[in-house]
This record gives sequence, C-alpha cells and structure tokens, in this order.
Amino acid sequence: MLTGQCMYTSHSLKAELNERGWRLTPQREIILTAFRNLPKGQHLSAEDLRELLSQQGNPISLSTIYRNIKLMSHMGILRELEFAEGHKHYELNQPYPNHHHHLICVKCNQTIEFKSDSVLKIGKTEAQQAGFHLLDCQLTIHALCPPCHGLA
Amino acid sequence: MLTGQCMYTSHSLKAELNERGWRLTPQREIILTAFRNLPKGQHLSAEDLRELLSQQGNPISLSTIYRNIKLMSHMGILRELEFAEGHKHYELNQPYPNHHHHLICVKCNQTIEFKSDSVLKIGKTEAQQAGFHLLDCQLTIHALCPPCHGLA
DNA sequence: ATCAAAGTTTACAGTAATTCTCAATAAAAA
DNA sequence: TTTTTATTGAGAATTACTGTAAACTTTGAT
Repeated sequence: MLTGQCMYTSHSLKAELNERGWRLTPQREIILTAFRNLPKGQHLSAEDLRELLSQQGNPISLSTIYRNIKLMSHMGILRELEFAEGHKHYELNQPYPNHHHHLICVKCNQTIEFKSDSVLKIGKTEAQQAGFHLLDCQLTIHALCPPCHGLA
Repeated sequence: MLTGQCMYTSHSLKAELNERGWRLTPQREIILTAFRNLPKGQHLSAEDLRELLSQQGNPISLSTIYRNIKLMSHMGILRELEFAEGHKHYELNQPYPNHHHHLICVKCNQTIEFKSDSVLKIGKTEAQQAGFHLLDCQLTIHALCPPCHGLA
C-alpha cells in the first residue's frame, strides 16, 4: 500500500487551506515546520511552541498559536493529546492521513480531489533518482470545468 | 494547449485574443515578452513583475498586471505556481516537450526541474474524466536533498 | 465554596494580496 | 473615419489574517 507515506509540507498545507478558502500565512508555515522538525515522539503545548519559536527567532503571538493549532487539529494535520494535567499537547498526525491530489477550475475554483498511487510512485522514483528523501508529492491540475469552459 | 510545438509570440497572442473577442494591447505584449525573456527556472509574482517592468521603463499598473496574468493563465499561456509563500508566482506554460515539474528541498529550497510524460498522461486522464478542459498540470515533489537530509 | 494563577478565547484595529469601480482611452470593426 | 466596446490606471473595496489586550474558564489550593 503506497498511500499514507507522505508527510505534511507547506505545499500540502497550502493546498488544503485554499481548498477551504483559507490562506497559508508565514505563521502557519512556521508552526507546521516546527512540528515537522520535532523529534519523533515529542509533543508541545501552546506555551512550549511559543517559546520554541521565540528561541528560533520566529516569535508568534500566543493567540495566533492557539488559533492555528486548533485549526490544524480540525484539519487533521495535528493531533490533540489530552494529558491529565489539564493542558493539551500537540504533535503531527503522522502519516499524512488522507493523501490526495487536486483538479481545480481556475475560473470558479471548483475543486475535485483524487487519489493516485501512480503519482506517488512517480514522485518516489524522481526523488530517489536525485538522491532526495521524499516528504510529499502532489499533482495539481489546473483546468476549466464544463460550465466555465462553455462561457467565453 | 499543452501539445503545441511553438512558444507564444505577439502574433499568435493577438490571434488567440481576437478569436475570443479580446484585444492585443501594448501592456499584454509587454507582459508576455517579460515572461519570454525570463531566465530558465525563474518565475515572478505580480509585484515582481510590476517592479521588473517599471525598471525596464514600461510601468504597468498593478491592477492591469493582475487582470492579465489571470487572463493568460486561463488561456493556458502562463502557469500559476503555488510555492508556499502566500502569493502566487507565474512562469510561461511551455508546451509538451518542455513541460516540466518541480522537485524542491524543503530545507534549502534547492529546486530541480524534471519532465514526465506519465504525469502529463495522468493529468489529461483526470481532467477528461471530470469533463474539464486541461490548462496545466504540475507535480510538485517536496523532499530533503542529500546534504539537508544528512544533517539533523 | 472561594480565590488566584494558568490556560484559552475573543474583540478590535491594522495589514497584505487581490479584486472591483469607474471615468478616460484606444483597439478593432464597420 | 467613425463607432463600438474592451481595456487601462488610480484608488477604493474586499477578505482572511495577525498582534495586542482584555475577557473568559479551568484547575488546584485554601
């Protein structure tokens, strides 16, 4: 089974945000990257994350952190861990739970998701050939849907 | 659209525009030329393009730039690249033999272009299946390059 | 129960990328 | 040429977002 081997990247995050009419911001990218670079098995509270990012030279306000870890949890990108202590911890939801590609009408933004093992295979092969370690690959198809194509 | 052999020239641009009841304006010609003269592998945001044209002595208003890069993307002349920066980038959408995809290191941003007939085929099939008119399909692979993977 | 501190959410004013409005202009057709 | 109508530039409008600060809400201790 090939599906489910990919990691979230800024690109896949952007794709999923855009699909819902939301935006990829520097802050969201930084937060995702922080979780991706976290050693396996580690997890962070909101306050932990604020400190970590501050130390890295990327200070992000606590409210933005709260807003976005909540958002990413709802999107399935992060998992909320409930420890008895009363404050939540978060970690990346690995592997990428619902890996898919996008067919988008550039006029009306209608978006169709589709899965493809072939694409993933091609991605693996290309990455390997260049000696890269694959994280994610996404096919984005830009097109015009029937109604939009019909009109001039 | 993706299968032609030639690059767009002002002449073919005019033909395609007129065919749809649109006009060739100096601004559109300038924008197309700017993209044609862009070094291989480069791409521009709307703001980049405005600055470039300004420096060249061809200032074009930002709204006109936005209007026309959108139009040209819909015509299949430009392709919209979604690198995760919060704003879109554009490059010429080159027809089949030069049509390419991107392999990007998420850490150092090293980018490798590669070609793939299989991806193009998958894109065509998916678009057809949904009854969409294909404009562009791009596989974006995110990975770690050897040096970046070696380091923690 | 009551209180303080920690943890989380909300209100609000300002920001950035993009789109829209509209009077003036200029391609293309007649 | 003249007419028709798409297009332009300037600035306003739009929209999701952010940081600051104030307002809740738990939780644990008294």
